[in-house]
Amino acid sequence: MNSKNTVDKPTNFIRNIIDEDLLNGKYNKVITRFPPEPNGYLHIGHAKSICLNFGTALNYDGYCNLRFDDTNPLKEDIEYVNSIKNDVKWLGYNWNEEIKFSSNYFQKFYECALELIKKELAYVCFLSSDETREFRGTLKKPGKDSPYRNSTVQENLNLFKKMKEGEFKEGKCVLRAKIDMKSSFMCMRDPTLYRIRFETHHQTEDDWCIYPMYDFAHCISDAVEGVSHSICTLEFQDNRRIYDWILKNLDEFNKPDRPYQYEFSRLNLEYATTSKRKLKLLVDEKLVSGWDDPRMPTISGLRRRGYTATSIRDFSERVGVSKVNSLTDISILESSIRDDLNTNAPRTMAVIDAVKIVIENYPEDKIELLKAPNHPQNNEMGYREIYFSKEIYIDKADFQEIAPNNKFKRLAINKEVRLRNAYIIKATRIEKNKEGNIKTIFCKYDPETLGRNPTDGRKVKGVIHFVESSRAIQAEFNIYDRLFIDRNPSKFEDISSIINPDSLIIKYGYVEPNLKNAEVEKAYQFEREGYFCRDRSDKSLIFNKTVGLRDTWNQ
RNA sequence: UGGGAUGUCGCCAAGCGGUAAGGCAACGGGUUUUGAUCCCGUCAUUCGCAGGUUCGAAUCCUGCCAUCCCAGCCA
Repeated sequence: MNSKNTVDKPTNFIRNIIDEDLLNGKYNKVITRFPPEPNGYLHIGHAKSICLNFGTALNYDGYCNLRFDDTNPLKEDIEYVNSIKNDVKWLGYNWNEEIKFSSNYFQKFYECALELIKKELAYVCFLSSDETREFRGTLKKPGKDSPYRNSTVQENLNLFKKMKEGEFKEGKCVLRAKIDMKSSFMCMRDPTLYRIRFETHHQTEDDWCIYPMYDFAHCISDAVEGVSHSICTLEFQDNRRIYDWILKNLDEFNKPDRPYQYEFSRLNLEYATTSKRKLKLLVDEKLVSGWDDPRMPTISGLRRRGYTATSIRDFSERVGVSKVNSLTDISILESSIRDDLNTNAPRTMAVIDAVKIVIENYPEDKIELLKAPNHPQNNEMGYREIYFSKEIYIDKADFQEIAPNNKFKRLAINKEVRLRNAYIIKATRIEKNKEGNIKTIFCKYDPETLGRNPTDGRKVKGVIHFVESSRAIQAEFNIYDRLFIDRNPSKFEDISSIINPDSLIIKYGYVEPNLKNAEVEKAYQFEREGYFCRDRSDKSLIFNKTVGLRDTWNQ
């Protein structure tokens, strides 16, 4: 049986490896890194990786570097480095010392390339990219050696220096590792190490016109930073061979305590996409309002939607870490945010789809101030005052002329219901407009039922929420639903064809007056409706629905 | 017979030769001025399939099957 401490500490294959490495004395400190490429916004999948890398390091009393993997100036942008820094910080993690960039090590990479050339393990190749592809062979057929493969060390040294000096045009040549054109790992068939790009880089500007490839830069960056466990996703499993090959062939890094790469499966979320490319497409095609659209599974989108950093960290822990390709239920994410907000969000009342009630036996010009708890289970969250008068709003869904069955716990004609934090009322009659829609519901209230049940033993089961009409504040509500209609959008190339037309529905209703100056992104529970937070847009009062309350009432 | 990985409850996921943790979901029941929360209970005789080794197998061996990844001068 598990003892208590094995229950709160997550166990996964990476921790098992770390435990063993520490026990064997392979490392004396756990150092990880989170290495995003600044070519897009971070999403929930990255959040899992951040929690894994930062969380694990912290847990073992080590540290994690935030390192921008910026080796391709063509795709990268400073806008993204800023948003990424912001998102990581918001998630609650602090990087060790200053932020790292792969570009910090450009000189180092260059020297490593020189070392490989001198060891006859790298050469400058003038094959065009098409020719290179042909020479590479296929999955089942071995490749052929490049005619430039046997140039002398001196020739290669001169040529590579010329590449660096900008004497060759883009695409004219590349530096390649000399490994094995017959390898069953495609990435070992003399992979490209450096290519020429006359491009201004956001960090190094025009200092370089040759840029290292991921496979060359990543392992060296890890080694330079003293990373112990380099954790990445499954698609890099083959690349681990070149990671190991490079470090083995560089004298400075060929040591027992050099970094090793471990791969885990990336997060896939139901009805969402964690493809950077598709996310960017949604933004570029204006299928959503931006990277921070609350329907986006980006960290900034989730934040705007009302998700908290705590809930995202909790979610990461709940889904765990493994090597299995999976598609995670959205309900796991939802239960994480509900757990957090249930204990931390103050309650308030909002009527999202309003209908008016007139309480016939309530005095004409009277306005009462009633005391309402901000949290039913936590008195420390205090009380607020709410208004009550002859005219109030309730939600249309909380009234039906004739109760459909005896399980119906809402208002109907001749049926009593409790107004949350106020009195019991009974509907007497309704007034409809020309179109046949209900205009007003007339009720009678029982003045003896404020803060207590009827003394004659009547049992009133239903409770509905309301807002007093004269003090109510108008508000706009963004009701969100899943962005895609298919559970697994990754199966679709044309993502625009599976967009949920009802992913955003805008409603206009009323909130309690004390919400007039609600703080942006602060969570509230609108009782019986769900969790909401104020949107950052400065026009009027807009609330985003984070998630609904759990609903076990099946009609 | 290219290679690399993975298959444990509807969805995640522990388990590492001693007789299937946990979470989410679902389903019963109780409390409740939120059909919420909370509480209590139910939920894999079985681990992709078939053989084998063993006193004993999800764990070891063999063979199948299924799914994912790799042929960027992307990461």
